Amino acid sequence: MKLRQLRYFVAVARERNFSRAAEILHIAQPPLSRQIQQLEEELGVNLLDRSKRPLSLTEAGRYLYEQSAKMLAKIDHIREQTRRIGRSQRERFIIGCVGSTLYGGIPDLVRRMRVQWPELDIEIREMMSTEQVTALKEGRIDVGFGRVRFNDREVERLTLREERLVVAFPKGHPKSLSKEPIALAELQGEPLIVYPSVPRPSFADEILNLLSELSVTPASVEEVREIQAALGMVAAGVGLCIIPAASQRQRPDDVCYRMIEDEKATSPIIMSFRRVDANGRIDQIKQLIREMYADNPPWLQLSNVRLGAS
Amino acid sequence: MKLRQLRYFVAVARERNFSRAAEILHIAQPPLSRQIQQLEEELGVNLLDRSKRPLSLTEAGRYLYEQSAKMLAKIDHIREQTRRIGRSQRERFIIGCVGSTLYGGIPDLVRRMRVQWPELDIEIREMMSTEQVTALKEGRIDVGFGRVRFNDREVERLTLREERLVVAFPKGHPKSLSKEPIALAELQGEPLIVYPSVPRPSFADEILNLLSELSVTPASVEEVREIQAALGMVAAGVGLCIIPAASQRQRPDDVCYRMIEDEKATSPIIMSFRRVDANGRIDQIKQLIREMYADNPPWLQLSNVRLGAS
DNA sequence: CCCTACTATACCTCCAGGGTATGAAATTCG
DNA sequence: CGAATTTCATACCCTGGAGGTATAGTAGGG
Repeated sequence: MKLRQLRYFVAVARERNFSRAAEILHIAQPPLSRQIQQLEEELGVNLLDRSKRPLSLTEAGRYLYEQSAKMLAKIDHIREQTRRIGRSQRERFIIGCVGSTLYGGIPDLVRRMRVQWPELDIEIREMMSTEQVTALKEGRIDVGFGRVRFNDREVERLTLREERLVVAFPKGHPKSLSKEPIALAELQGEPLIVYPSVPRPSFADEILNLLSELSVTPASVEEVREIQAALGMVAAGVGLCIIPAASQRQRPDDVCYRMIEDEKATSPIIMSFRRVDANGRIDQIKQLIREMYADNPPWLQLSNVRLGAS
Repeated sequence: MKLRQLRYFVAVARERNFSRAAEILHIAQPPLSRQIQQLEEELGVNLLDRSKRPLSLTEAGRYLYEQSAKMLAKIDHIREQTRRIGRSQRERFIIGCVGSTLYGGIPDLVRRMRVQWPELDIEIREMMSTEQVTALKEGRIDVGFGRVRFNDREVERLTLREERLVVAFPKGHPKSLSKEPIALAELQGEPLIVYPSVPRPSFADEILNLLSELSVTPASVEEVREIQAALGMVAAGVGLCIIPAASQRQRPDDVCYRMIEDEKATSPIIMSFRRVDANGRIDQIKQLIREMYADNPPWLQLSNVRLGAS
């Protein structure tokens, strides 16, 4: 599959006419026909229904058209961005973080970093904890904020704080009536929903480990891809779900939350960075985080801070 | 820019070594060097710092690596999906809708459609109202649910209901203390945030039109790309924002909402479809929507239903 | 300073992709 | 309904570009 073929196919799909598409592409019609045939052959799929005019797309063709058009636009964007970055010569600093930290300290930290280093282009990429390790080693990100502990020779990690967990109930569930903290033991025999399903190990495994340590066995375990889906299923009454306390602002009108009583029921926020640049900006970031924690922002209420004062 | 070049570049960026990358790609090293050079030349950007070993990526190279790797993975996915769809021969029905309808009737409607047509693969694509018109004409979607009225010869539209609007205040704003409905006139001289910034015309323009009809002029108008960003700025105290009532479940702990008093302060939910297949499944979808409205779900409370009984 | 490892350059070969001519099928119109 | 027209597929040729080999140039380690 080549970009050329996709570009050609998009033109044909848009025009529903080979000859006009060929004109637009500034090539003759026969080579265009051939490229489309080759594409169909490689995929082993008919993309066009040629039996009557105007041409129509098959289901597979419709899908490929839709996706390819999006992708080609994205490639143009990547090309322009690459040129722009190449010209600007500005240094970039990229933060990788799990979604839940965006409800916590990341926005505030980025604000402080922009003040500290106005000449730096700071960007954020949402990614799973596992992905952060390889992204760090490959240089795709410069620091990571995740929830799962990993050991890697090249990557150093630092636990910033331990965030308390809460249980999400569907509105009206008998155990959701009390607002008091709940013991994990009470989840015995309840259907449970965990996330994310890929990649493993993940927050899902931390939760399952926590429960098995306490000998709590759910009636069933359903895995979903992300927290929104998990809370959607909770709201639909499929089961319960355990999430970090800071994420409980979501879906307030059809999901109820109760803090978990057990002291050990926490999930860490872990900062990871390459050992080789441990003494560059990383030290100053640690300092910014200490200052931020010292200001005691609202999302920090439900955490035990680990990062010591300097 | 060819896919081949991007694949090659990703390999080099990953290995930080031309020779090893060439081995992995099963080609000799000189052609690889040449492809990378051509890529750099086309972009007018240095992607690699070759002055010392091991090679390192420039900022532009780092960006291109990160983006290309993602994209190549996506292309593989598209190829496989296209094959799968081609083999399965199942009919697909694709719904395009604006994000806010996902908090409203779309999930319920999809559920009803799956019951009605179990043999159909139903998919959802989030897209702006404007985009729905072209997506319909190009066959990328089969029905659209949006908020902006468009006239197009090939597309028929049907107003399902008019949803009431609410004003979002930062917590603690003096006007947020009352829970009573607020008159739009009270927004005179307040800084306003609207979304989405692109493409126009959009919900942002509907809001601005509504205000100018009532001769209400905000102190300032800030445009942001999406509702999450808008509410983030509201929470940060940058200004106020007008959103559909169904979206007010977001950010309950740092944003307050007040219903708008004015009867005209509504935003429609508009269903669009191709005239040519107006009598296919579309009629049955209208029927399903009527049934759904008849069940009077909670998200419908704040709307005036337009779609008449059959 | 020399050796090793690695990348760039020069030059050759061959095929993929484009062009033209033309046949085959669907559509339109008298 | 049949002729004219439009449109896509097939056959064949030709050129540019992608890959290969040989070798020169350069960085890094002992």
